[in-house]
Amino acid sequence: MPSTAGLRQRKKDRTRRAIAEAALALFETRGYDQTTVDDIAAAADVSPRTFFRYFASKDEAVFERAGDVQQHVLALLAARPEGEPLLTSLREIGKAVLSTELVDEARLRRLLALVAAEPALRNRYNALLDTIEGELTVWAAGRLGLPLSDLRPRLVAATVLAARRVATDTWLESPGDDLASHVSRAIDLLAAGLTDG
Amino acid sequence: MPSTAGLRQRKKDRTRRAIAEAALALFETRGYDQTTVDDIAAAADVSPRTFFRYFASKDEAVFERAGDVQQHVLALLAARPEGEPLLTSLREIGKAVLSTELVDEARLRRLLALVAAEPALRNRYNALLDTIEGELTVWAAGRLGLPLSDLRPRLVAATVLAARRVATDTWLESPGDDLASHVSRAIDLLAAGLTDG
DNA sequence: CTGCCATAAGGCAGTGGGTGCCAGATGTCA
DNA sequence: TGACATCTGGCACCCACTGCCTTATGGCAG
Repeated sequence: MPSTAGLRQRKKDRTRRAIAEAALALFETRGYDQTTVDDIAAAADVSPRTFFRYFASKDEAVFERAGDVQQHVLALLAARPEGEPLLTSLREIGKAVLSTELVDEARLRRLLALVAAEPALRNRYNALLDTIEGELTVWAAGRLGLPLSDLRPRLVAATVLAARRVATDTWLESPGDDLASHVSRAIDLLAAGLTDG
Repeated sequence: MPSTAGLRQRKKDRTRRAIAEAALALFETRGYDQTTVDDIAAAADVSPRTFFRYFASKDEAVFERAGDVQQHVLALLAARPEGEPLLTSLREIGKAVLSTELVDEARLRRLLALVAAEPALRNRYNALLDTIEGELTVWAAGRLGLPLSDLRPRLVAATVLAARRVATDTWLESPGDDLASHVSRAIDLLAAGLTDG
């Protein structure tokens, strides 16, 4: 009666989520290093071998949804009007992603707090940003009509992501705020050229 | 007759360099994953256990000098005149570091090419940039008279490092160029606010 | 130059992440 | 219901990394 997909697929989805959930919970309570893959597997009621069929490494389990979010961002970017200034597109999307079912702020806070606390996860997060930066660069080069080898599209991608990271970091430290405003401010400052005085 | 330090210390320095050199050479010829710590230790003529007495992990051996360079950059930063715009200080220092005996461009090229090619090293490199970013933030906050929690010093640190990374990346791909000009251009674009049109 | 101490180096056994391979269980579809 | 694809578990294995203990070696009195 349910079945958007076969039983097999639904079971896989459930297993995947169970593993990710178990990993997140254990990392939060016990710490990353104090949690073994065997622990996670046991908590998710699968064999350790199966853990690695779903995630290539221990840290990857934390970023289970990252792929989906990334897809979503790229789709939104492609949909922005052609003539729009790049930083405007990027700022608007930076805010728009947050109002998706994919990302709720409470969970995001938990996740980013964990990432901030655990160097190993920070590494993985950086790697993720690296791949996103590559895709942003392609998009920016297209919009600017410049080759991928040009400094400008790369700079836009790199600095906007850096600004976004900074925004999430300061947001993490100010419990009451909403993330969107931090993102906006960061990108506005960037657009103004970071002039001090 | 030589002896800026005792025999013991000199021997340690030599061992450290030998390990780093062996690691770099092996990673370049054979690839990072195809090189075991045992291989490196054998090439440097020390026991595998000793490798870990000098470097906490396999990837760290590649960034042997990083600590010195980092120290040097911070010293240069502290020496910049008080009133100078931050981006000017950072651009000038970005260029100045390159004319040190610590960094010659040929070797830097080898190293960065390796880092670009090996994800594991890329991770470590990112981690390094993270710590530098923290220190830059402290410096920027001091200069701006703002608290560490403020967006601006963080943004300056994060985006300047991002710009520098982009500059080194494009420099890597254009064999003839010198790095300083790439760095200058990147930071100038950043200061101009990345306006497209 | 000699013995004593601090420390560096080697050896060894163990933990934990990650992989290849094979055998058995479980959806899927004719 | 039976043949097939695929998911899962178990096992053996590699390698990065660590703790602990022993052995070598430089530094330094006397």
